[in-house]
Amino acid sequence: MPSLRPIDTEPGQSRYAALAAAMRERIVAGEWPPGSAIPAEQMLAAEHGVALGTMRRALDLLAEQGLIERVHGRGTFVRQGLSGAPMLRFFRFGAVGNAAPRSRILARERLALPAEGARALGCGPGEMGLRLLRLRSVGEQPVLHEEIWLPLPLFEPLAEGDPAEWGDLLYPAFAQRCGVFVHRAVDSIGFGNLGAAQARALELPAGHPCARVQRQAYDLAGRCVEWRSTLGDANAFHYTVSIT
Amino acid sequence: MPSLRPIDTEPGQSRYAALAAAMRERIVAGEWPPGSAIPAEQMLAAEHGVALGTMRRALDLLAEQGLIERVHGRGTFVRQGLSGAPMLRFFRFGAVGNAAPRSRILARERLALPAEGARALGCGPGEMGLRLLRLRSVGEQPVLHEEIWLPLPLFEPLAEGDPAEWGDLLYPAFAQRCGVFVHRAVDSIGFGNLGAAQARALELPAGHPCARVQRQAYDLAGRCVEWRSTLGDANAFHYTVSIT
DNA sequence: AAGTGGTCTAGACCACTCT
DNA sequence: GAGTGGTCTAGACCACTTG
Repeated sequence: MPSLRPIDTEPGQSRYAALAAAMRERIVAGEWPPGSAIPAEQMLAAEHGVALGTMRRALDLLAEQGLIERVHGRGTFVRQGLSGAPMLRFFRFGAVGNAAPRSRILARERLALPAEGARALGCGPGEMGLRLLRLRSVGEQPVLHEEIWLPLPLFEPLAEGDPAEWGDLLYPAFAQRCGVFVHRAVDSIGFGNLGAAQARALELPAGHPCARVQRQAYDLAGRCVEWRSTLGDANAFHYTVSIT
Repeated sequence: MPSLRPIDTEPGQSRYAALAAAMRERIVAGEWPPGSAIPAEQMLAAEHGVALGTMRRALDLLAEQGLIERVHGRGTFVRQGLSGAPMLRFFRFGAVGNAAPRSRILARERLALPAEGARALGCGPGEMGLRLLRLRSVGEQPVLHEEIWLPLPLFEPLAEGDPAEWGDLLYPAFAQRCGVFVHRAVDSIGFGNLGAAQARALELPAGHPCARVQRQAYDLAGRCVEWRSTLGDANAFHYTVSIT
């Protein structure tokens, strides 16, 4: 039987906003793990001593923010992290259309984070990270080259064992092996030219124009947990935005 | 005194969704022109014979879709079109930071729409369009080269008169001179190389790598009213997307 | 002070899912 | 059938803007 949790509103804040903030804290604190159901609206409304409509409004807010997912007739669930966060959505690789994308880890080492990476990950300068080089292919054709930095004690489980067992998608591996759920990602797009090593990996001439997607990925609590730089043939780049 | 407009719901459709659709039609039909206020919620609820909360829900939908804008204490307004639809958000042009962007029309002519343009604008092949070449500058530096196609009887007012009087922003000119309000735009980003003419205009070497933004702009009713192709130095391109 | 949108309540009923 | 979220109502009160 849940204890009562009367809600207190800061001046100028609506009750449903305060409720949403409170629920967010409980979720981030792990009271209901990702994928599990939270109590029914009726239950929560009674627990906080508010009307049903007000609690619904609060949950609507969290749903908009992507923190929870409502399913009519079944319940309300804490969202699992992003599964693919599909980097390939930025590119169009021809003919090979139906071939399944594959990924391979080229290198893995523990290293001190470079200054920019430490800043991105919110770590102190000189802290340790795990650096991965990863090659993604469509059919037999290598198409994307990635350099990935992960903060280190957190991702220690990925520093050992055979990367070939991780599967083709990285984020599910983060979740299963390190308990890290990627919940939001910010991608920053630019154009540049391939360095010698990347060009070799992608079977393109050195200096070939490339698109560079720099990603910072965040977990439920808003911590940055991944800093990644992805390179692919600029001529295959394609992206569509709608503005209103 | 407004007549009653009882709302009828299609099976499987909620009442507020039907209301939103009805209101959308009235707005698109021009019953309340862009920028003007629509009647108060109480009024509309009574007119359609529904509870206040239901009407509010319908208006919330339209607000989400960007069709209307609600202002606490003042009223609810039909949105003006996009003002800038800022193409420059895709680029970062250095040092000249504070200089105001300027634009200049290099060429203007009536021509039959090319096949792709006709398709984009939803016109029959061979119909007439207005073709503009436009150069945008920051400070004294030309930075973007644009080719713009507009469907023709609609934009006839722009086919005459001095383009220098249009001002630096195109969409306000569309609104004032042609009564066309751009409400949504879809930008498609790709990568390529500058042709000789464009390179000359941008003061870059021919074949220089460039980012190409292809835009289709739509009015309130969802008609495509503009087809545009913008080119700029690939090295200045920069864009950030957040996914959840 | 009057008019607007924003919040909150309390309760009824509907639609969906699972067992 | 029991439990969940989704819709709708009717009404009270609050917060903001304008004359």
